[in-house]
Amino acid sequence: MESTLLSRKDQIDQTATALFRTRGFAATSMRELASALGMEAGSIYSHIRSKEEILHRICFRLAEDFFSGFEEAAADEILPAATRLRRAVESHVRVLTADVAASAVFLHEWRHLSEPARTEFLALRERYEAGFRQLIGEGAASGELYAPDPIFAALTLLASLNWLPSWYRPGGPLAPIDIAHRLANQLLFGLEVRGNQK
Amino acid sequence: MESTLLSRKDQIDQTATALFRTRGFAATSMRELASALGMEAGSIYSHIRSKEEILHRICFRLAEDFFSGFEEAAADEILPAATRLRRAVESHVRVLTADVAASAVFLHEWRHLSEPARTEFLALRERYEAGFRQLIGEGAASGELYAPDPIFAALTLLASLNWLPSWYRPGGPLAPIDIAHRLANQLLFGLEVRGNQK
DNA sequence: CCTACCGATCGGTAGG
DNA sequence: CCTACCGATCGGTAGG
Repeated sequence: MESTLLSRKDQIDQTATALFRTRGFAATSMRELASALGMEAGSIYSHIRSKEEILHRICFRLAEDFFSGFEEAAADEILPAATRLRRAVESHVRVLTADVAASAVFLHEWRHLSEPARTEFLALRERYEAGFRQLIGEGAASGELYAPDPIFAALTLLASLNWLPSWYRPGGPLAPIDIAHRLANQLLFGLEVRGNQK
Repeated sequence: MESTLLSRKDQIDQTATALFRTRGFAATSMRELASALGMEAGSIYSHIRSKEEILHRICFRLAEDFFSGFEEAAADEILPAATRLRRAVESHVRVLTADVAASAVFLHEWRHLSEPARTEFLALRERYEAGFRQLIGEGAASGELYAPDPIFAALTLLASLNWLPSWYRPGGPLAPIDIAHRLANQLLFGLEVRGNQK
């Protein structure tokens, strides 16, 4: 019945992720989590230190996934900026779709982190967004992309991508890579220079 | 000192909106809310029936604002679909910027509504999104817009718009109407048919 | 609008 | 991993 592939701690993280996503961190009680795991509330604490520790692990694991994906996609500076941007978009979608529940928690529940974790998290996110701004700015400077306001463009681009966990369902008609391509196309057709564009 | 323009009930709603936005509905206690209003927790209940009633009012008021704005923008069927879509986008941005705190609550805290309000709310949101899909679909059918997948396009468009409360600050360098135009342009340049587009 | 309070539930711990 | 429990806090009410 139960998957024995996951350690008890990983089971806790995974079950908590699903609950945090659907009910929110604050509204999820340790009793609920325990019940979903088939154990008593007190027993969870032999595997974790606190409720917030679970949230911390989810948020920072995702941050790491986004970062390493971006590095791989955008590091090769020989490639044109537009190509690197497209690869970065695809990486972002890949991370999102690989674990939509964790992604939703990452996107919405981080504010329940207490200091200093919260500030640290926001700094990471800011650095990540700066990577996208940088790529768009480079593309605009080289004339590959049409982006009169790279800050604005980066904001809109990431916004479109980050809405994905609210509608994507694994096993739907579109595979993650298809979604990535469609999103990249839809977003970049609005950025890429074409003949009659000013 | 205090604004006497607002009824006590409206003050409660407004203060609650700000708290629900920054701390989340579940994590905001009635004691916190009372304290922010300069009163005791029990006293709030002479103006409202329950904590959830406040959330309900915020969410459904915004839904109404979005709907009436959309009607006004998109009802005139003589206008081309692309024009109506642009007007609908501008209306959406106007509602968002008119009260970013309430918009953020509308976008993220509705899931704390209990049934049947929750289902009712989701039905309203679905109908609203369908209006955008409809416009995009019409524009695609008439050849005004390039949108091979109107569902996908509508999702991405609203996603980009709905990220606004997370970065918009009233009194910034861009006026709401400027933001509306920029967003509409950035999004529609990716949709509008141009010469060399397939 | 306050004081005083209700039962319920919270995150977390001790001791086994 | 459970039982039994801690102090704190929750949303909400009664009575004035």
